[in-house]
Amino acid sequence: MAGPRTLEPEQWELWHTWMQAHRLLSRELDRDLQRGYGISKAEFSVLVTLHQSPDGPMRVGELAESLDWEKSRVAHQLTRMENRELVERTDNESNGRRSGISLTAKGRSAAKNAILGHADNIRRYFFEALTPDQAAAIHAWSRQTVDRIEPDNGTSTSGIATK
Amino acid sequence: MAGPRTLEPEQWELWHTWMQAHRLLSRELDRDLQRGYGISKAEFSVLVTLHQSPDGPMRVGELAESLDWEKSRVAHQLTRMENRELVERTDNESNGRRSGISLTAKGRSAAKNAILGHADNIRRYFFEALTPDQAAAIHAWSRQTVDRIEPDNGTSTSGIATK
DNA sequence: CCCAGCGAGTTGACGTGACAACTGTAGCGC
DNA sequence: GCGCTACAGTTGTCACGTCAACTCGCTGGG
Repeated sequence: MAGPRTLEPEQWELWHTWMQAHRLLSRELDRDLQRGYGISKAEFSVLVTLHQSPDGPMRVGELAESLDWEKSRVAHQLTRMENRELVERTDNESNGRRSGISLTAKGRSAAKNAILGHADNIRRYFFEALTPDQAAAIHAWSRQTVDRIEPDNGTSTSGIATK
Repeated sequence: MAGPRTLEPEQWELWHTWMQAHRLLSRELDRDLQRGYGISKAEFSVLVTLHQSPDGPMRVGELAESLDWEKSRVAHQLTRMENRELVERTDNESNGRRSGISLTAKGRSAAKNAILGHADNIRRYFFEALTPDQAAAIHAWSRQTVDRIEPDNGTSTSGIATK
Protein backbone atom coordinates (compact mmCIF):
# COMPACT_ATOMS: atom_id res chain seq x y z
CA MET A 1 0.00 0.00 0.00
CA ALA A 2 1.39 3.37 1.00
CA GLY A 3 4.60 4.02 2.85
CA PRO A 4 8.14 4.42 1.69
CA ARG A 5 9.46 1.45 -0.17
CA THR A 6 12.70 1.34 1.73
CA LEU A 7 13.64 1.45 5.37
CA GLU A 8 14.79 4.50 7.24
CA PRO A 9 18.50 4.51 7.98
CA GLU A 10 17.90 4.09 11.68
CA GLN A 11 15.61 1.18 11.00
CA TRP A 12 18.32 -0.39 8.92
CA GLU A 13 20.77 0.19 11.69
CA LEU A 14 18.52 -1.44 14.24
CA TRP A 15 17.82 -4.39 11.99
CA HIS A 16 21.42 -4.91 11.17
CA THR A 17 22.63 -4.65 14.75
CA TRP A 18 19.92 -6.97 15.97
CA MET A 19 20.77 -9.60 13.40
CA GLN A 20 24.43 -9.25 14.08
CA ALA A 21 23.95 -9.60 17.83
CA HIS A 22 21.98 -12.75 17.30
CA ARG A 23 24.55 -14.16 14.96
CA LEU A 24 27.47 -13.43 17.25
CA LEU A 25 25.65 -14.84 20.23
CA SER A 26 24.72 -18.03 18.44
CA ARG A 27 28.23 -18.43 17.22
CA GLU A 28 29.67 -18.10 20.70
CA LEU A 29 27.26 -20.60 22.15
CA ASP A 30 27.90 -23.03 19.34
CA ARG A 31 31.61 -22.81 19.73
CA ASP A 32 31.49 -23.23 23.48
CA LEU A 33 29.29 -26.26 23.14
CA GLN A 34 31.61 -27.71 20.54
CA ARG A 35 34.81 -26.98 22.41
CA GLY A 36 33.53 -27.86 25.85
CA TYR A 37 31.51 -30.97 25.09
CA GLY A 38 32.28 -31.94 21.52
CA ILE A 39 28.71 -31.64 20.37
CA SER A 40 26.93 -29.24 18.08
CA LYS A 41 23.86 -27.21 18.83
CA ALA A 42 21.70 -29.51 16.75
CA GLU A 43 23.02 -32.52 18.58
CA PHE A 44 22.46 -30.75 21.86
CA SER A 45 18.82 -30.13 21.03
CA VAL A 46 18.25 -33.77 20.22
CA LEU A 47 20.06 -34.98 23.30
CA VAL A 48 18.08 -32.69 25.58
CA THR A 49 14.78 -33.69 24.09
CA LEU A 50 15.52 -37.37 24.43
CA HIS A 51 16.93 -36.87 27.89
CA GLN A 52 13.77 -35.19 29.09
CA SER A 53 11.47 -37.73 27.52
CA PRO A 54 9.52 -39.35 30.32
CA ASP A 55 8.54 -42.57 28.55
CA GLY A 56 11.82 -43.87 27.26
CA PRO A 57 12.35 -44.11 23.51
CA MET A 58 10.71 -41.54 21.29
CA ARG A 59 9.66 -41.90 17.71
CA VAL A 60 10.90 -39.72 14.88
CA GLY A 61 7.59 -37.95 14.50
CA GLU A 62 7.48 -37.03 18.16
CA LEU A 63 10.99 -35.71 18.06
CA ALA A 64 10.20 -33.67 14.99
CA GLU A 65 7.14 -32.13 16.53
CA SER A 66 8.80 -31.47 19.84
CA LEU A 67 11.75 -29.73 18.19
CA ASP A 68 9.68 -28.12 15.46
CA TRP A 69 12.01 -29.56 12.84
CA GLU A 70 11.15 -31.23 9.58
CA LYS A 71 11.10 -34.97 9.74
CA SER A 72 13.82 -35.29 7.17
CA ARG A 73 16.05 -33.07 9.20
CA VAL A 74 15.52 -35.28 12.21
CA ALA A 75 16.27 -38.37 10.18
CA HIS A 76 19.53 -36.93 8.85
CA GLN A 77 20.53 -35.77 12.29
CA LEU A 78 19.79 -39.16 13.80
CA THR A 79 21.85 -40.87 11.14
CA ARG A 80 24.83 -38.71 11.99
CA MET A 81 24.32 -39.16 15.71
CA GLU A 82 23.90 -42.88 15.31
CA ASN A 83 27.28 -42.99 13.58
CA ARG A 84 28.77 -41.09 16.48
CA GLU A 85 27.07 -43.45 18.90
CA LEU A 86 25.10 -40.83 20.74
CA VAL A 87 21.73 -42.40 20.00
CA GLU A 88 20.46 -45.72 18.74
CA ARG A 89 17.45 -46.78 16.72
CA THR A 90 15.85 -49.69 18.47
CA ASP A 91 13.28 -52.15 17.28
CA ASN A 92 9.79 -51.45 18.33
CA GLU A 93 8.08 -54.48 19.78
CA SER A 94 4.60 -53.78 18.47
CA ASN A 95 5.37 -53.69 14.76
CA GLY A 96 8.25 -54.89 12.68
CA ARG A 97 9.73 -51.51 11.82
CA ARG A 98 12.50 -50.09 13.89
CA SER A 99 11.04 -46.88 15.15
CA GLY A 100 12.32 -46.18 18.63
CA ILE A 101 15.03 -43.61 19.30
CA SER A 102 16.93 -43.76 22.55
CA LEU A 103 20.10 -42.41 24.06
CA THR A 104 23.20 -44.52 24.38
CA ALA A 105 25.19 -44.33 27.60
CA LYS A 106 27.56 -41.97 25.84
CA GLY A 107 24.68 -39.82 24.70
CA ARG A 108 23.16 -39.70 28.14
CA SER A 109 26.32 -38.52 29.84
CA ALA A 110 27.02 -35.98 27.11
CA ALA A 111 23.53 -34.61 27.60
CA LYS A 112 23.92 -34.33 31.34
CA ASN A 113 27.18 -32.44 31.16
CA ALA A 114 26.23 -30.19 28.30
CA ILE A 115 22.95 -29.07 29.82
CA LEU A 116 24.66 -27.53 32.79
CA GLY A 117 27.40 -25.88 30.81
CA HIS A 118 25.05 -24.57 28.21
CA ALA A 119 22.72 -23.03 30.74
CA ASP A 120 25.73 -21.33 32.24
CA ASN A 121 26.73 -19.90 28.91
CA ILE A 122 23.28 -18.65 28.15
CA ARG A 123 23.24 -16.86 31.44
CA ARG A 124 26.67 -15.41 30.86
CA TYR A 125 26.14 -14.23 27.33
CA PHE A 126 22.48 -13.38 27.35
CA PHE A 127 20.96 -12.77 30.72
CA GLU A 128 23.79 -11.04 32.45
CA ALA A 129 23.70 -8.10 30.07
CA LEU A 130 19.96 -7.80 30.05
CA THR A 131 17.99 -5.24 31.99
CA PRO A 132 14.42 -6.07 33.02
CA ASP A 133 13.12 -3.59 30.46
CA GLN A 134 15.04 -5.23 27.72
CA ALA A 135 13.97 -8.67 28.82
CA ALA A 136 10.35 -7.58 28.78
CA ALA A 137 10.68 -6.01 25.35
CA ILE A 138 12.36 -9.00 23.85
CA HIS A 139 9.94 -11.38 25.42
CA ALA A 140 6.94 -9.44 24.19
CA TRP A 141 8.28 -9.12 20.70
CA SER A 142 9.21 -12.78 20.55
CA ARG A 143 5.78 -13.91 21.57
CA GLN A 144 4.08 -11.61 19.09
CA THR A 145 6.31 -12.85 16.34
CA VAL A 146 5.86 -16.51 17.11
CA ASP A 147 2.11 -16.10 17.37
CA ARG A 148 1.98 -14.22 14.13
CA ILE A 149 4.01 -16.60 12.06
CA GLU A 150 2.96 -19.88 13.64
CA PRO A 151 -0.28 -19.26 15.51
CA ASP A 152 -0.88 -22.76 16.82
CA ASN A 153 1.91 -23.00 19.27
CA GLY A 154 2.32 -23.64 22.96
CA THR A 155 4.17 -20.44 23.71
CA SER A 156 1.80 -19.32 26.40
CA THR A 157 2.86 -18.50 29.90
CA SER A 158 5.28 -20.91 31.34
CA GLY A 159 4.86 -24.45 30.40
CA ILE A 160 2.74 -27.13 29.08
CA ALA A 161 -0.15 -25.42 27.31
CA THR A 162 -3.12 -26.74 25.47
CA LYS A 163 -1.83 -30.02 24.28
CA MET B 1 31.29 -19.10 40.78
CA ALA B 2 28.10 -18.80 42.76
CA GLY B 3 24.57 -18.82 41.43
CA PRO B 4 22.28 -21.64 40.49
CA ARG B 5 23.72 -23.88 37.86
CA THR B 6 20.58 -23.91 35.78
CA LEU B 7 18.21 -21.31 34.45
CA GLU B 8 14.95 -20.28 36.01
CA PRO B 9 11.90 -21.58 34.19
CA GLU B 10 10.92 -18.10 33.07
CA GLN B 11 14.41 -17.52 31.78
CA TRP B 12 14.16 -20.70 29.82
CA GLU B 13 10.85 -19.61 28.46
CA LEU B 14 12.24 -16.28 27.33
CA TRP B 15 15.27 -17.87 25.79
CA HIS B 16 13.29 -20.50 23.98
CA THR B 17 10.68 -18.10 22.69
CA TRP B 18 13.30 -15.69 21.50
CA MET B 19 15.22 -18.32 19.62
CA GLN B 20 12.05 -19.64 18.11
CA ALA B 21 10.91 -16.19 17.02
CA HIS B 22 14.22 -15.58 15.40
CA ARG B 23 14.17 -18.86 13.62
CA LEU B 24 10.66 -18.41 12.30
CA LEU B 25 11.40 -14.89 11.17
CA SER B 26 14.55 -15.87 9.35
CA ARG B 27 12.77 -18.71 7.69
CA GLU B 28 10.00 -16.45 6.42
CA LEU B 29 12.42 -13.90 5.08
CA ASP B 30 14.51 -16.57 3.42
CA ARG B 31 11.56 -18.16 1.77
CA ASP B 32 10.17 -14.88 0.53
CA LEU B 33 13.50 -13.95 -0.94
CA GLN B 34 13.78 -17.32 -2.59
CA ARG B 35 10.27 -17.38 -3.95
CA GLY B 36 10.13 -13.75 -4.99
CA TYR B 37 13.56 -13.28 -6.46
CA GLY B 38 15.15 -16.69 -6.73
CA ILE B 39 18.06 -15.84 -4.50
CA SER B 40 19.09 -16.96 -1.05
CA LYS B 41 19.83 -14.79 1.92
CA ALA B 42 23.53 -15.39 1.56
CA GLU B 43 23.40 -14.39 -2.07
CA PHE B 44 21.34 -11.38 -1.16
CA SER B 45 23.96 -10.21 1.32
CA VAL B 46 26.70 -10.46 -1.24
CA LEU B 47 24.65 -8.74 -3.92
CA VAL B 48 23.75 -5.86 -1.62
CA THR B 49 27.31 -5.36 -0.51
CA LEU B 50 28.62 -5.31 -4.04
CA HIS B 51 25.77 -3.12 -5.18
CA GLN B 52 26.54 -0.54 -2.54
CA SER B 53 30.24 -0.56 -3.18
CA PRO B 54 31.20 2.92 -4.28
CA ASP B 55 34.43 2.07 -6.10
CA GLY B 56 33.37 -0.69 -8.44
CA PRO B 57 34.85 -4.13 -7.95
CA MET B 58 35.64 -5.28 -4.43
CA ARG B 59 38.22 -7.75 -3.32
CA VAL B 60 37.48 -10.91 -1.39
CA GLY B 61 39.02 -9.58 1.80
CA GLU B 62 36.94 -6.45 1.68
CA LEU B 63 33.81 -8.45 1.14
CA ALA B 64 34.68 -10.75 4.00
CA GLU B 65 35.30 -7.89 6.36
CA SER B 66 32.26 -5.97 5.29
CA LEU B 67 29.98 -8.98 5.75
CA ASP B 68 31.85 -10.27 8.78
CA TRP B 69 32.18 -13.66 7.14
CA GLU B 70 35.15 -15.93 7.00
CA LYS B 71 37.13 -15.62 3.84
CA SER B 72 36.58 -19.22 2.92
CA ARG B 73 32.88 -18.73 3.18
CA VAL B 74 33.08 -15.80 0.81
CA ALA B 75 35.18 -17.79 -1.63
CA HIS B 76 32.71 -20.68 -1.63
CA GLN B 77 29.79 -18.36 -2.03
CA LEU B 78 31.44 -16.53 -4.90
CA THR B 79 32.15 -19.79 -6.68
CA ARG B 80 28.48 -20.71 -6.52
CA MET B 81 27.36 -17.26 -7.57
CA GLU B 82 29.85 -17.21 -10.40
CA ASN B 83 28.32 -20.45 -11.66
CA ARG B 84 24.92 -18.86 -11.52
CA GLU B 85 26.27 -15.79 -13.30
CA LEU B 86 25.39 -13.33 -10.60
CA VAL B 87 28.95 -12.11 -10.12
CA GLU B 88 32.22 -12.37 -11.98
CA ARG B 89 35.82 -12.44 -10.92
CA THR B 90 37.68 -9.97 -13.04
CA ASP B 91 41.38 -9.49 -13.58
CA ASN B 92 42.91 -6.77 -11.56
CA GLU B 93 44.99 -4.42 -13.65
CA SER B 94 47.64 -3.68 -11.05
CA ASN B 95 48.81 -7.23 -10.44
CA GLY B 96 48.45 -10.44 -12.32
CA ARG B 97 46.03 -12.16 -9.97
CA ARG B 98 42.36 -12.06 -10.63
CA SER B 99 41.08 -10.43 -7.55
CA GLY B 100 38.22 -8.15 -8.45
CA ILE B 101 34.64 -9.15 -7.74
CA SER B 102 31.90 -7.37 -9.63
CA LEU B 103 28.24 -7.81 -10.39
CA THR B 104 27.05 -9.07 -13.72
CA ALA B 105 24.08 -7.37 -15.33
CA LYS B 106 21.93 -10.18 -14.03
CA GLY B 107 23.32 -9.77 -10.56
CA ARG B 108 22.78 -6.04 -10.61
CA SER B 109 19.14 -6.28 -11.54
CA ALA B 110 18.52 -9.08 -9.06
CA ALA B 111 20.02 -6.89 -6.37
CA LYS B 112 17.90 -3.90 -7.26
CA ASN B 113 14.65 -5.83 -7.18
CA ALA B 114 15.42 -7.86 -4.12
CA ILE B 115 16.46 -4.89 -2.01
CA LEU B 116 13.06 -3.29 -2.29
CA GLY B 117 11.14 -6.46 -1.66
CA HIS B 118 13.32 -7.46 1.23
CA ALA B 119 12.99 -4.09 2.92
CA ASP B 120 9.26 -4.46 2.60
CA ASN B 121 9.33 -7.84 4.24
CA ILE B 122 11.49 -6.66 7.07
CA ARG B 123 9.06 -3.88 7.74
CA ARG B 124 6.14 -6.25 7.60
CA TYR B 125 7.56 -8.94 9.79
CA PHE B 126 9.72 -6.95 12.15
CA PHE B 127 8.93 -3.28 12.44
CA GLU B 128 5.19 -3.38 12.20
CA ALA B 129 4.83 -5.32 15.42
CA LEU B 130 7.34 -3.26 17.34
CA THR B 131 6.56 -0.42 19.68
CA PRO B 132 9.08 2.42 20.08
CA ASP B 133 9.89 1.21 23.57
CA GLN B 134 10.61 -2.25 22.34
CA ALA B 135 12.69 -0.91 19.50
CA ALA B 136 14.79 1.13 21.88
CA ALA B 137 15.30 -1.74 24.28
CA ILE B 138 16.20 -4.15 21.54
CA HIS B 139 18.54 -1.70 19.95
CA ALA B 140 20.32 -1.05 23.21
CA TRP B 141 20.72 -4.70 24.01
CA SER B 142 21.94 -5.49 20.52
CA ARG B 143 24.62 -2.88 20.68
CA GLN B 144 25.78 -4.04 24.08
CA THR B 145 25.98 -7.58 22.89
CA VAL B 146 27.84 -6.80 19.71
CA ASP B 147 30.28 -4.62 21.59
CA ARG B 148 30.81 -7.28 24.18
CA ILE B 149 31.49 -10.13 21.83
CA GLU B 150 33.27 -8.27 19.08
CA PRO B 151 34.50 -4.98 20.50
CA ASP B 152 36.22 -3.59 17.42
CA ASN B 153 33.23 -3.00 15.26
CA GLY B 154 31.69 -0.11 13.41
CA THR B 155 28.35 -0.38 15.09
CA SER B 156 28.27 3.23 16.12
CA THR B 157 25.52 5.54 15.08
CA SER B 158 24.83 5.32 11.44
CA GLY B 159 27.74 4.81 9.25
CA ILE B 160 31.35 4.93 8.59
CA ALA B 161 33.20 4.86 11.89
CA THR B 162 36.83 4.97 12.72
CA LYS B 163 38.35 3.19 9.81
C1' DC C 1 -6.47 -61.56 -3.84
C1' DC C 2 -4.77 -57.23 -5.75
C1' DC C 3 -3.66 -52.78 -5.70
C1' DA C 4 -4.37 -47.74 -4.71
C1' DG C 5 -3.42 -44.68 -1.29
C1' DC C 6 -2.02 -43.12 3.29
C1' DG C 7 1.40 -42.15 6.76
C1' DA C 8 5.93 -42.82 8.84
C1' DG C 9 10.47 -42.74 7.87
C1' DT C 10 14.46 -42.55 4.71
C1' DT C 11 17.46 -41.02 1.09
C1' DG C 12 19.64 -37.94 -2.44
C1' DA C 13 20.76 -33.58 -4.27
C1' DC C 14 22.02 -29.26 -3.35
C1' DG C 15 23.17 -24.97 -0.97
C1' DT C 16 25.11 -23.35 3.36
C1' DG C 17 28.73 -22.65 7.10
C1' DA C 18 33.07 -23.61 9.90
C1' DC C 19 37.65 -25.06 10.05
C1' DA C 20 42.13 -26.60 8.38
C1' DA C 21 45.32 -27.22 4.86
C1' DC C 22 47.01 -25.65 0.80
C1' DT C 23 48.76 -22.32 -3.25
C1' DG C 24 50.72 -18.39 -4.86
C1' DT C 25 52.51 -13.65 -4.70
C1' DA C 26 54.96 -9.95 -2.52
C1' DG C 27 58.26 -8.23 0.59
C1' DC C 28 62.43 -8.68 3.50
C1' DG C 29 67.20 -9.97 4.88
C1' DC C 30 71.24 -12.19 3.42
C1' DG D 1 69.48 -15.20 -6.38
C1' DC D 2 67.94 -17.81 -2.13
C1' DG D 3 65.17 -18.64 1.66
C1' DC D 4 61.83 -16.99 4.89
C1' DT D 5 57.65 -15.03 6.33
C1' DA D 6 53.23 -12.79 5.71
C1' DC D 7 49.14 -12.47 3.60
C1' DA D 8 45.30 -13.17 0.07
C1' DG D 9 42.66 -16.47 -1.84
C1' DT D 10 41.33 -21.24 -2.76
C1' DT D 11 40.14 -25.94 -1.85
C1' DG D 12 38.69 -30.06 0.85
C1' DT D 13 36.10 -31.99 4.36
C1' DC D 14 32.61 -32.35 7.29
C1' DA D 15 28.19 -30.97 9.64
C1' DC D 16 23.82 -28.71 8.94
C1' DG D 17 19.17 -27.72 6.65
C1' DT D 18 15.53 -27.90 2.90
C1' DC D 19 13.06 -29.89 -0.66
C1' DA D 20 11.55 -33.63 -3.44
C1' DA D 21 11.49 -38.35 -4.36
C1' DC D 22 11.42 -42.66 -2.60
C1' DT D 23 10.45 -47.17 0.47
C1' DC D 24 7.78 -49.81 3.43
C1' DG D 25 3.90 -51.38 6.04
C1' DC D 26 -0.74 -50.86 6.68
C1' DT D 27 -5.37 -50.39 5.31
C1' DG D 28 -9.83 -50.25 2.48
C1' DG D 29 -12.28 -50.97 -2.08
C1' DG D 30 -12.96 -53.79 -6.01
